[in-house]
Amino acid sequence: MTLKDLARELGVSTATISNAFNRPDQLSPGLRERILAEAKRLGYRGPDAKARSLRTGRSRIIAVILAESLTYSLNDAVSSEFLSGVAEVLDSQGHTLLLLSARQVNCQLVDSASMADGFIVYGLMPSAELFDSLPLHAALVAVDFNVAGHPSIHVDNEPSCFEIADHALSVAPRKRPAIVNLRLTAEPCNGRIDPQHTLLSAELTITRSRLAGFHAALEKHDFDLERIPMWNVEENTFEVCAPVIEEILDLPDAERPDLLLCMSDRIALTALTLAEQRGLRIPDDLCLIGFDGIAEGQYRAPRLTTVRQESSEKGRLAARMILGLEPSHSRLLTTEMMLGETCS
Amino acid sequence: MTLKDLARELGVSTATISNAFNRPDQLSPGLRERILAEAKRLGYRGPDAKARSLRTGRSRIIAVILAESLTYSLNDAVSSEFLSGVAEVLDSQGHTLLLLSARQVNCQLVDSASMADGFIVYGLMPSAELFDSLPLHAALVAVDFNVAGHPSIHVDNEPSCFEIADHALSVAPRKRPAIVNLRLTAEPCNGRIDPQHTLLSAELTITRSRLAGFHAALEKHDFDLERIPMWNVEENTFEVCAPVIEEILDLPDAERPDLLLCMSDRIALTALTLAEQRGLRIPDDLCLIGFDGIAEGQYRAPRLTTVRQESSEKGRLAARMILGLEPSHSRLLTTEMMLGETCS
DNA sequence: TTGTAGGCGTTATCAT
DNA sequence: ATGATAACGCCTACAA
Repeated sequence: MTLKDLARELGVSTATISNAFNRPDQLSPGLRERILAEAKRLGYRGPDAKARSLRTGRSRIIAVILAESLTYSLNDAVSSEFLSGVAEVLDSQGHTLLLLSARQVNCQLVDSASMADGFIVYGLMPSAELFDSLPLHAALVAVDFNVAGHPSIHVDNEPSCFEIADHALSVAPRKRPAIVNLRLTAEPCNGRIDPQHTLLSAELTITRSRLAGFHAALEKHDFDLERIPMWNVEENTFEVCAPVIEEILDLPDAERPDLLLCMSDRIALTALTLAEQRGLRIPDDLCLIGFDGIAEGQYRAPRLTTVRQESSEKGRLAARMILGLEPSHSRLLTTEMMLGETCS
Repeated sequence: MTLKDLARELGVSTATISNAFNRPDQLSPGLRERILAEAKRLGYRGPDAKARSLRTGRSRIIAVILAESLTYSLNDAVSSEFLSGVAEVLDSQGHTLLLLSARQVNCQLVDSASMADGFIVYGLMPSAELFDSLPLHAALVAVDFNVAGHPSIHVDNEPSCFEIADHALSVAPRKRPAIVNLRLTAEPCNGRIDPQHTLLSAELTITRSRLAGFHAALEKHDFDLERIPMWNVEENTFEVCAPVIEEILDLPDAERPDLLLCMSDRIALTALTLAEQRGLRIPDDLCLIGFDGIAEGQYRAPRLTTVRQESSEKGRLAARMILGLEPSHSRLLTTEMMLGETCS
């Protein structure tokens, strides 16, 4: 049952049917009503989206390209909060959300790409190859990294990390601070970072800015950065964090850090869980700070001391930009310190 | 730059270009190579998805229609785990995921619907109106409810709830068990359920089956169902659960339940957090059981005693069915008891 | 207010 | 192995 069939059936032209669905003001209300009623009766579901999108050039689909796998992105509190912000706005504007991953088999991404009216690229910089595969003049907003010629959305990682680390170091004297980084090394490394490792550049990852903030605070408190141990985790999940955290917690008492500056709440929560299992007192034996402000860190006791970033607002902003509801220039979102009980 | 432009540019026919991209065996390797090279040089990104989908009738897009809002679904551990299972399979099969919500402004859903090759409908029964708007013979899989003429995927809610409640009642004698339901009343009710309330039918919600399981176990242990207090929460989030749980925990000692049979882990975890804040001992003062087996309940101390449903497997199965990788008949997935420390 | 016709960019069926 | 051509279903000037 197509529009043309319906037109023939009703003895009117295809244009009239089209107008009945898309431009009510272009025909008499009576006729329109009759058309809609007959359409329903005959089982015509309205204009076909595939054909309509070809004809108009727009699909009302916005694609979000995620740096991580879909599986990870949907389970991670931060990225799913981001997505929910995006979804909320798209939804209210009559658009729909297509989820793509930069990790996808390449051809699929390319294939589906030309379907979307715009792209929100979230997370790390995707490969140049992937970038080239996007429609040339596509609307595009980058989140948490920069793309030449397109607006981006960032969070003030460095100052907020400075501020929270400074707080942690001020609230009680600490002997052995350490840093647990998130995907910071050029080569995969799920454990201690030693001098041989090379770190990703600030262009490629926001965690570099977080590190800079931590470092600045440590220097302010007269620590020698060379002597601050650093670990790295490859993925922001309990399973991947746990072995690294265990390695840290199982150090001899004299070496075990008494302050962990963690680049994410997930890392800090993993440390919290494992430390509790070992009978360490929080914050006396071990002080923890996180980053993100995810709900899970606040709906427990002790609550995480952390930096809250408004991921859903980030998503809403990205969506509004891509839909042209917001001026298309880069934005920097602020964060908020959340003082829980893991560091007091 | 379209396929036709490229054909003209290279002095070959459009069919040949199309074949170069889609059916390598239909032309000489040399020509194909030249075409691909020239395409890249001239900035032709390959066949346009909109046009291709119109022509072939397939978009390689699978839509998931969620009963709840996208915002809720993306933040809830259970549904996002389901989605990640779906995404995993679609991804590996070169398909892509379109997220729709039954709560969406109606017309948008209808509009986008005809774009998808198939539908996975998740959660409660959507309105008949919505259903009618889907393409007539569309591939469709229902998850957690039934649709005539289409396969569905269920979890064994009733037996597993019987088993876990039976366990809870067996492990230590309890005087005052109570049930905390999830969206079970016909009229919204975020608080105590009293006899006036009417409950949704089993057709409309799986929580009815969970209740039946709890009831069976209570009867086995000689409780009078009339005397078992029930509460209801309207949404599976901390914010919405909290006031209801507070109402329960703040009852006078003699009335406060000593066992809460909760229909979800989120509800049980909310109770756990709030009980801990009040200094109640778990499980001595209050025993808790949940449902779902979400990670958050297991990465903490005490761990939740609960029923684990494999949401991601549910998603994978739904996706495989919709892609025809799995026979299209209804399936019932089993669950697993997880014995944590909240009920021992 | 309604009808006509061209084309959106492909792919598939034929021929050659 | 390659080319010509007719759809796919719709939208929108433009004409009536």
